[in-house]
Amino acid sequence: MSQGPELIITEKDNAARRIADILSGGSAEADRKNGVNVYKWGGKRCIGLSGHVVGVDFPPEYNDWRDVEPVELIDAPIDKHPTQENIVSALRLLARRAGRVVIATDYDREGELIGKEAYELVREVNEDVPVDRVRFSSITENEVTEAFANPDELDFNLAAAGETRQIIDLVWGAALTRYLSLSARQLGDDFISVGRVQGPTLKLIVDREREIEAFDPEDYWELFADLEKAASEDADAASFEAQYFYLDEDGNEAERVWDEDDAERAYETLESSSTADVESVRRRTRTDDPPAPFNTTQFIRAAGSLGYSAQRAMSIAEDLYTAGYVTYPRTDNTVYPDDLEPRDLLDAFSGTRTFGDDADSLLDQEDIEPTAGDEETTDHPPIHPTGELPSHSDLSEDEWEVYELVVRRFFATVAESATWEHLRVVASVAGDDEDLSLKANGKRLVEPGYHAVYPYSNASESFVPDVTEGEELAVTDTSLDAKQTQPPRRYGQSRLIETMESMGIGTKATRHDVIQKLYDRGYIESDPPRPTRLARAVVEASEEFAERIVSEEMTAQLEQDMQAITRGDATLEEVTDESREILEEVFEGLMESGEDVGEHLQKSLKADKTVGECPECGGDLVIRKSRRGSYFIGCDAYPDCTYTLPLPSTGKPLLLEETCEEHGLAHVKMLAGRKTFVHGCPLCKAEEADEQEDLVIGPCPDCHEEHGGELAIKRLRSGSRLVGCTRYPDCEYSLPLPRRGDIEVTEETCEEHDLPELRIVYDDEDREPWDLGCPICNYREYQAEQSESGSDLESVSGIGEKTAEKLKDAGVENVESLKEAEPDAVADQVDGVGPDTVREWQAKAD
DNA sequence: GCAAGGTC
Repeated sequence: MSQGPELIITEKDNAARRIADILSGGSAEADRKNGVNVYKWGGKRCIGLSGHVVGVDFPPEYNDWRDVEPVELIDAPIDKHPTQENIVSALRLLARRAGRVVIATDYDREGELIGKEAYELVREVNEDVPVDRVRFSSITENEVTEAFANPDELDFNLAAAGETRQIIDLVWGAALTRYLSLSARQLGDDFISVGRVQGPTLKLIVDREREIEAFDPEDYWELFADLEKAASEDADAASFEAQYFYLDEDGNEAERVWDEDDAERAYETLESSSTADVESVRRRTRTDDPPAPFNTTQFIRAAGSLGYSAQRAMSIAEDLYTAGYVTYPRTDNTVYPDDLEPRDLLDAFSGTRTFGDDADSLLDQEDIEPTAGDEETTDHPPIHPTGELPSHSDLSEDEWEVYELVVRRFFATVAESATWEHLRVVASVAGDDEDLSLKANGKRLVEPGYHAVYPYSNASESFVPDVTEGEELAVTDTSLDAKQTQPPRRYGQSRLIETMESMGIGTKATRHDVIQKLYDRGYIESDPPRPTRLARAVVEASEEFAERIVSEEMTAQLEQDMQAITRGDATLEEVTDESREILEEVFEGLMESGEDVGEHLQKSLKADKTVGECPECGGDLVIRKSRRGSYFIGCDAYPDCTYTLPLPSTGKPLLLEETCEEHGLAHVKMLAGRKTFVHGCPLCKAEEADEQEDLVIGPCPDCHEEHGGELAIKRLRSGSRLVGCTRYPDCEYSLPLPRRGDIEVTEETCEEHDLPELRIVYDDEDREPWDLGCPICNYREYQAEQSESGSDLESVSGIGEKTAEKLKDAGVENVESLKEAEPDAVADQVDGVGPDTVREWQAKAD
């Protein structure tokens, strides 16, 4: 037996650091090996992986999509190879000398598989070192020491269950994705994908859209009356709104009147009445329990109601976690671990500016019993603050807002229930044949309980005065509202994630990514997401030939099979063989269908980008992308027809259902995050620009002296407006102007530039005009602001927060330096970015 | 270049 150091392997660096800290009593020191952190103390080493450091894939000879028939992938061999070379070689180096290995990956199925992957890497270089497995569900002193005192063995069955999932997902996903892409001749970046999780998620969205389209609205009416309680010695007059109701055939209360004549008859009675008698008053006290601790899904939902997309919420949570302010953000658990001491954690907030008062009031409670949700898992604790507090200046505004949400959610889970007093009043109005009933429901928060520390949940009250049975109220106003039943609402991102969770598809760590993937593939657009024609075609084709790939049943079945493998009642081979046979049958059906699937997909792809009829040749006008990466509208008959229309330079075009009455072309919306706007009919925009004469306002600072150039307010055919030189294109001097509002030239002049000051006036009368001033001075101020706020990289469409960070790391600080950068050099330094992408950004930035 | 699952 070798006497080398003990090697502890965790799933991530963060866990490695904290476990080393606990086991060493704080004496562990970090050392870098191969660019990977290794924590060292006594005879021990601890290294963190980065999730899976090996991946499954087909051998390289299957890489060419055209050379390999998709059906061949079903029985193709599958290799496992390192995907994180530096971590793998650091691990090998340490494992060679180790005298004992302890696998301390996360306590869930995927953690067991990651542990087994580490085990296999260890075995490659060290045949007989003993390998143990420890399991703990939160990294606390108690749990970790306990786990290391009682080591267990790796569960190879559980790991095999995970591998089974990897194989089935790869085979089905790759074979069907390639088949659909090839049949639709979509082989570039715009391939057509399907998979066990994205399939059912997309079908969810498409099915909802189908319901909305099939929806037949129905008319109904509702009646309301304002009732007033007369003033008395102790109180002023008080009025409140009551709604008409009746008992339907089943004896249930109903408010909607489905027949117009009935509604009008009832309204006549109501309108002609000046008083109503209180028939009954009912008071009830209701307790409103505080919410359960945050798991990932509920966190995303709460952040969603603050306006954060699922993707953004997770990215912020990730940052807060890495900085040490909140616990691990990917968890299913809604039950705090036993060793979480609410008082200790509250103490950490006591005395702080933002949270001190609330923490103290919670600490004043006699006993503190945190709430618990339905899910108790072994993966990680629910998301809560760690007790290490950031100061305001450590965080961006968004980060602070999300941090405060997590803190306050923790506060809410240890706070008391709220108490509401409900007051229900029924009054009647006398009619000729029959009396009408009116009801009002009042709600008063008597004990705010957790609402005092958690302002995110609805605590609004509705007022109904204290009335008594038999009291007479005045009818001061009445209304008859004609309404229509509404179609079901589209799924928002957080509803989608909640629904995926309830269907059992995806995981806490992937559901938000899946939604992002659907956007990236061109399957959904806008927010809440709407499916494209392509998405419908993909779902339709799948429903017909590969129903499993769009059904949640595939996951349910896989889950059962994995449980059988875990129990030892089935094997990886049995389950994957059976799955491959089913996929063979799917392919038989697809082959028989001939070209139909491909044609349908191609038609839908084209429909997604067809704007309307070409005014010159009658062909189809479609959205195209120029070589420089900008979008424009061109004729499908190109090169026979060269008709084009420009589009704005910011954002990605989305065609709306609405069409232009004059030209019959679809209206265009430009999607650009917060800068999204409706462009409208592209032909109208072009014509408006053609009709409007340039308005000269003064000398061009670049070329007036030499060539007599002058500045003019111009409208471009793409819809944008600018102040530019009349000698364009010989002189390219230009200043941007806002897209919206009428531009007024005022009497005031800027002496420095000899230009009039401009004012922007809006159609919306409530909106104050904007005194933009001299266009040159204004642009200078704008640029100064941009450079002060740090980076403006994210203003280029296609560059998100993460990419901007990576660019800055590569020395590209702002748009100016991006424009001057060498595309190949940037591409070399930034992961996942090619030179063409850089050129595309440069073109857009211009 | 395909999936889904880890993690950054």
